[in-house]
Amino acid sequence: MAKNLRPSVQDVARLAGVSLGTVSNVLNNPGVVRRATAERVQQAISDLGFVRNDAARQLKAGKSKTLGLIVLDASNPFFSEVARGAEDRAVSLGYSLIVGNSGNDEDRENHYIGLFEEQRMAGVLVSPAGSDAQLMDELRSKHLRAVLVDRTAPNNSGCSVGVDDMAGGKLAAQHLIDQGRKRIAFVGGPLNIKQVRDRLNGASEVVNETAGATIRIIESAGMTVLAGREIGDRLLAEDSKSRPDAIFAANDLIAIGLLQSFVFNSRIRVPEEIALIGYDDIGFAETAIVGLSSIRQPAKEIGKTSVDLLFDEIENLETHEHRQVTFRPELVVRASSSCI
Amino acid sequence: MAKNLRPSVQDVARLAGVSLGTVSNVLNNPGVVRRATAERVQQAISDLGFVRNDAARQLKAGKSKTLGLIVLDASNPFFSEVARGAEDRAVSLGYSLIVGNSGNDEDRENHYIGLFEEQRMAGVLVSPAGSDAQLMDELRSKHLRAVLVDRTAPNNSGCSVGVDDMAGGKLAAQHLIDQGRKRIAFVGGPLNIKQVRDRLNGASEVVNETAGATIRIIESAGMTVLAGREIGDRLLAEDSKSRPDAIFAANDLIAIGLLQSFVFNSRIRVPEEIALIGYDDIGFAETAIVGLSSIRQPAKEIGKTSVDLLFDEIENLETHEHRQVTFRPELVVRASSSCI
DNA sequence: CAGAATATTTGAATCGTTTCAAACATCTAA
DNA sequence: TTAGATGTTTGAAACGATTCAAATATTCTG
Repeated sequence: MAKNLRPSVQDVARLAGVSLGTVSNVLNNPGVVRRATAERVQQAISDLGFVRNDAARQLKAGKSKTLGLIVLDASNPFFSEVARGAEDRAVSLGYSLIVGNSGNDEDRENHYIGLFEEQRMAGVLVSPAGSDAQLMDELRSKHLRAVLVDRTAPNNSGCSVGVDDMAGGKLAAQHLIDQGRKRIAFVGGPLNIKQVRDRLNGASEVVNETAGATIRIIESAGMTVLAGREIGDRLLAEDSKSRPDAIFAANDLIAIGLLQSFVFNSRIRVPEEIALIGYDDIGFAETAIVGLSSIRQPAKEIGKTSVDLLFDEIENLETHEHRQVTFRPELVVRASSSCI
Repeated sequence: MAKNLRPSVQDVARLAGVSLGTVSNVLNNPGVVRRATAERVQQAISDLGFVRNDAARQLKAGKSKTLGLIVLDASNPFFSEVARGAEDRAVSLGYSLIVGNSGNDEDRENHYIGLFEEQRMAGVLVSPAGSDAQLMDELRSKHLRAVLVDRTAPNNSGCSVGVDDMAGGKLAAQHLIDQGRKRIAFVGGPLNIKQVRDRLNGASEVVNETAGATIRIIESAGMTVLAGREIGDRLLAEDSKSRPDAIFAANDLIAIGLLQSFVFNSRIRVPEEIALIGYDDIGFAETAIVGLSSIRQPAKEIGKTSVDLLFDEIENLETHEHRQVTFRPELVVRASSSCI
């Protein structure tokens, strides 16, 4: 086998009988080269099977046409959806998107940031695992253009796209109360996740304003179906008189886990004994054992908007102004929370 | 703002009072440089906030430490799981993985292959949209090391990791027949997807060997929940005497769509009137309105094994031998297919 | 302490593109 | 026919890390 399988612009130039610069122009400024020459070069390119070496191109350019996205949990359909939205928009703007999964772990988050830095990515979208203020500072100090996703950047330190989680929490709690429930439980965790705290705080506020209603906080190990199932199993053991008559789960995965636990064991009827509402309104909420009520977040829109803001910061550096976009969440009522 | 924000090895060398080569050695051959020197260099690196430029490094190396994965449908949890498995393994082998979504569209598949080629990826994993033989040839002609995922590479043209879809189809059909069902329907599509055809063929074989059993093929527009729901709505209109008494859906998403249609309209009881089984055993199958029976594929294992094979082809080029790994699917019975 | 053996450090050359000022070619108008 | 404008092509000089043979420093042996 030959030593160097990959032809370079050099080889193309030689075969087409033109100079380096001309080949490059055919590739990047097709306008300036004469038709006949261009055709000759194209022919040489396809004869040799030449493919641009992106590393060399980037090295020269100093930066890439790639965006990075770090999500909290790639197995959560909400984030898949955000990623899809972001990718669609990125591609249509001529960028590529690569996705990293932090699993809410700051070390892994940093690992990806390091990777993105080495690759001189044009910019990054981060759904931060830790404190947003600190993260944004860190990113800035690394001269990385960044947009916070599913969070709000503090004091105009950068752009962000989020959803009003307090409002979402209020919607959920108010709905449960409207159904006549009093002993509300909040299930979610760990509580160091900001979104979880905000949703809880929103709910608490509403509950505390309502006479006779109480809220009980049950911290889960994570935001997964499994974590939800564990909490559910624990609740099964409690006395039906004192246990919650309504649960607000911090996301749909947890809610589905609770549902599994309650229904598979046929011990607790939903919504009769316990009303249940989740958060995110992922596609599978609708198709769960009992149709799951939820607080909808416009996932795809969040992804798209994030890319738009990042794009503006990258391409219009001069005129760019940081913006905080906040979407309003929306209540979606299904069987799990409303006895008809 | 300064012109060039990013320090280079040059800058580090200057500050530390050593030569280029020494800095490079600190980075790549820490063993050979004297302790004191190394510390001085490290100091300079952190003082300047130096971060390696991966483009330059790759250019010199001629190839990257990144693997590419192209999946048929990123919104299908089965593929998310494959991707997770692949990423985990890749990272533990010192590689990064980037994922592209072809949406079963050959153009998009080619787009990603082009991208991966430009990036001189170490290798690619592809779950092919079209013909595997052709694709493998094409990849080979581009000197890309590749492993086919969820397919079988023909005549030893390369490595592949798949699942025996014929066997899966047989399992599903046999199970439905064992439940006493006779009018089996297969829902899936488009039929140009190889996996779909194989599952259908496996099922057909079993049905045709069974006296009195028939199979009806209903081609769906895609492999999504929505496509399933459309077919379901069509079936609702049919006469209950002649319509199928069992359905084998080509994947769980379609099955969930069917379930939605049947149950939301409260028109068809599952499994009493129609027994239903899906394919993939995604996590949400268990939590569907009616627990969904399915044919389980070891998604994470598929991802991991694919990376292992690719890794061997990359690192042990001399001794590498192409292998076709085929996993056996497994029947998982839940409520949707078995009246107790 | 000389001389060999070993440990460190050096820096020019290289990877494949893109850029851009300069050179060359062709066309236009007088 | 020619000066000037316009259209094409050229090729050397980056970009930033890695490599490696050669140079230099240090340690060891007798």
